[in-house]
Amino acid sequence: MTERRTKEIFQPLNPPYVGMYVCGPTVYGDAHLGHARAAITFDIVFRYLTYLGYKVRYVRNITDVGHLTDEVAGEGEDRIAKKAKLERLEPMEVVQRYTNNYHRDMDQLNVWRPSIEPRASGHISEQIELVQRILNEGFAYESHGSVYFDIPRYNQQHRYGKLSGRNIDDMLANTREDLSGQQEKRNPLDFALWKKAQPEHLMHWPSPWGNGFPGWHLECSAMSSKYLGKQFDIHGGGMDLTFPHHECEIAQSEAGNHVEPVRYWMHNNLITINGQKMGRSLGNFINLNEIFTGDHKLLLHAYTPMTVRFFVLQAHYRSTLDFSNEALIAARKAYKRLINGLRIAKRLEFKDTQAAEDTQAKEEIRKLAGACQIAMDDDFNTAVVIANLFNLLKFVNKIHTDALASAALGEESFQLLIQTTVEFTENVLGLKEEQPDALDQLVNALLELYTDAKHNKAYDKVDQIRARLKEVGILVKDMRNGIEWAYEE
RNA sequence: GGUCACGUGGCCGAGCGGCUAGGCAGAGGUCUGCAAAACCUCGUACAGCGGUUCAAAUCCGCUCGUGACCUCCA
Repeated sequence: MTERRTKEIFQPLNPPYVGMYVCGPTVYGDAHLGHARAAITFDIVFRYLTYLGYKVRYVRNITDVGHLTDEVAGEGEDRIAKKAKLERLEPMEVVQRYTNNYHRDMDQLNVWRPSIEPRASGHISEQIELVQRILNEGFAYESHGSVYFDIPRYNQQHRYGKLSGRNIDDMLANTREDLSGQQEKRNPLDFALWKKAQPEHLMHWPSPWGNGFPGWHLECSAMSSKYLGKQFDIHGGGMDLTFPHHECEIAQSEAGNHVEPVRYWMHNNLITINGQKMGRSLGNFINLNEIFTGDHKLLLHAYTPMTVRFFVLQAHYRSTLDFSNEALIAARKAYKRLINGLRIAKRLEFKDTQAAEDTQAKEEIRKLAGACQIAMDDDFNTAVVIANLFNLLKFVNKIHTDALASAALGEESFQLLIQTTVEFTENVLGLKEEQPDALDQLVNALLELYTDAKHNKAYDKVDQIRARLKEVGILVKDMRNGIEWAYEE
């Protein structure tokens, strides 16, 4: 919980319903690794709460207006409009293109789509209403056709800065002198609720204060309260949004709705590249489609979406995660190991043979299965879940290679083993096989030939088939109890 | 300058007072026509210096180092 810097027991306002709002992308460019981390982090929250039986309404917005290139001076260009001019497109064309790309990338990462995905431009009237309410409460003022939030006024009754732990009195005292374009604001900390549209602006709407467009922070307050109520359970986003974006959201809601909007704030940490923050302004960001194709100067290889997902999940969401080829290569191998185990687990059947009961194994499986749940309950600790899954996998593999008889576990423990492995890997962590089923059938057909050749001791043929499959990333496995295949690592 | 994080074995990365994290890489072994996979065994890690405690990677203090936020970014 960001505001109190603590872990807290989750208690929904209206169980079994849960309302969750997460800040989505500003669609003026392709999604990068950072977007992936945020989306995956809250996908895990969405999945796990759903897994626990909650009825989750997950709202994640698309910012398609109002996000300026220079928020502090309030003078910047709208990001979407700038891109539209640059590419000679309609602003909504830009929005649609990058929204589509975002969906494409997130789908590949196996991120569930939210329940509602509202756009800022589709909720102008709600935003105008909210501005009006804040004005009526006296926490905002109109100036030259724009409306600004009055921070000093608000701070007399509330605490602006409580989420990010900032002392606003200090900030007010340390006002910067050198900012231009501040004349409209009474105080540099005041932020825009509604901006007057300059003649060159492409996107604008009529309002009681003239033609203009909403401030960036406004959309989240307006849309979250519309779909989740004035107070809701979880609000998520990247750590970099804590201040000022989420701070402003709190202020807007408290000023306009008289209620603290969010019960639990959750912020995911950022991805670093060689120890440095990744960001557009630093020019070191990597787009997801570049990762998937390997087309980037920092990349030694292409990495699949599931490799990226696994990489993200191996660290706790509140830790920084450093990107490197070494780390991605390690994640790729680990993912393949896990997914090969998953394939086996899904096909494994209980065999009721004569076998001495292995109480130690039973006990360990029981513990590990429980530990998966406990780890998720403890602030979504996916890293620990993965560690437990690898330990469970050892049993799956032992049964598979007949090093352990399934009967020795008893049906109940066996089912617990399989069920935990499959459910947590697929449903909770959202890791899946990346190869389509058709592949399975094709390879099996080839393996029949392989088996025949082997019976005939035609080893040159055998080697040839194996080499051919290896070329396409399929590994043939000759085992004591049969022949099968796995993805090559 | 202000605020706040973090420094874990060759690498990534959990843990946050006592109980094996896990993965990758590496070494040895079992199995095997070969090769791989799988399984078993192996690393005496917690920036440094003090302190608290029966017990500290885990709490406190100092030092050093890295990073983030304070301006748009997930």
